[in-house]
Amino acid sequence: MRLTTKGRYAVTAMLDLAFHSEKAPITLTDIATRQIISLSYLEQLFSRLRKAGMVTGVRGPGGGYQLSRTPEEINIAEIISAVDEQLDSTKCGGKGNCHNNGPCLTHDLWMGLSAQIYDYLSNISLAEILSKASVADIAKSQDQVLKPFL
Amino acid sequence: MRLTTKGRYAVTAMLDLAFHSEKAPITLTDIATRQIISLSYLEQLFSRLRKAGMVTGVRGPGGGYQLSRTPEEINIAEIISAVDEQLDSTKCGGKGNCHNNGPCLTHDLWMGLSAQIYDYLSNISLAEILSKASVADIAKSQDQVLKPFL
DNA sequence: AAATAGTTGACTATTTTACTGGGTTTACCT
DNA sequence: AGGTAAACCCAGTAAAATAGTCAACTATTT
Repeated sequence: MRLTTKGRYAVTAMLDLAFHSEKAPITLTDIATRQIISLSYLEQLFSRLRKAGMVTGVRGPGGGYQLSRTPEEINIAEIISAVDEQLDSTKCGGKGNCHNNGPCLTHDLWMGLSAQIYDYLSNISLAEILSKASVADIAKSQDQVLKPFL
Repeated sequence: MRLTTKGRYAVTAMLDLAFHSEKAPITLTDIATRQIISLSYLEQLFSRLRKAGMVTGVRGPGGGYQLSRTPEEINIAEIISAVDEQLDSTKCGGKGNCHNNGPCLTHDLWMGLSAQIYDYLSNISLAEILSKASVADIAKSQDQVLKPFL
């Protein structure tokens, strides 16, 4: 489990999607405009999210993306690990022989630590974050940005 | 708060130090050999750890590094943030005006999330990790590697 | 048929990571 | 005093990850 800006972009985009796509699909262009993320970068991220089965793409006019599951059933950890390809962060790839045929300190340590963070984040759903009033307010205010173009 | 391999290197090195430097200072060369991290990279990391007041350098023969505080008083979060220079991960630098003069979704969201992870990691001390038998065992077995050279 | 929007892949620039190699300074030891 | 072991400091660099661009293509709706 790594925490980088890439994962943050993905979580932000998924939140935006969760907030807006209840009825109709939402285009990446809309998300790109609202969250100020490059469209093509979003495409990359959503390609991974789609393969991970978290979003569904709808082609053609009126198309866009929708969540494949309810916001309650999507947690932060899986979003992050969907976009962060994890090169096995241990030299041995988890075999435990990376250090002169013995396990390295990293194993019991970082692996466990990262597992706990994963555990922590996997217990936070998109719905939970959206339910915070302040987040909903921000999302609502961001809608104003697109209004002039509609 | 970011979680990258850089932070993992730092935590691993600090654990090694905590385990070995109770009496005499430990050289970076020793840590580099045991943990298989490049010496010069360790120097970079320890330069930051020293500036953060977590380790003390002792020059000259017989010198090396020691923890400035007890392992109980050093937590994982501060190690990671000492080496991970945090470019403010929000475009506005925390001013909350990054998104058309309104706060971006990232603010309440990722900032809070990352604060919670920090909180979590700041409650785990070096001593706590070392107290786990498995970690101590690994550290002990790694000592064998250096023996032939002594 | 035309327009919309996802899909794919190759390609580029920037930044961060990880490492190399050179030096200087400090302290200990013979 | 001179040698040596170590921290300390810096400039550079190779590899990787991040972030973004571009262009061609496919599917769908109107």
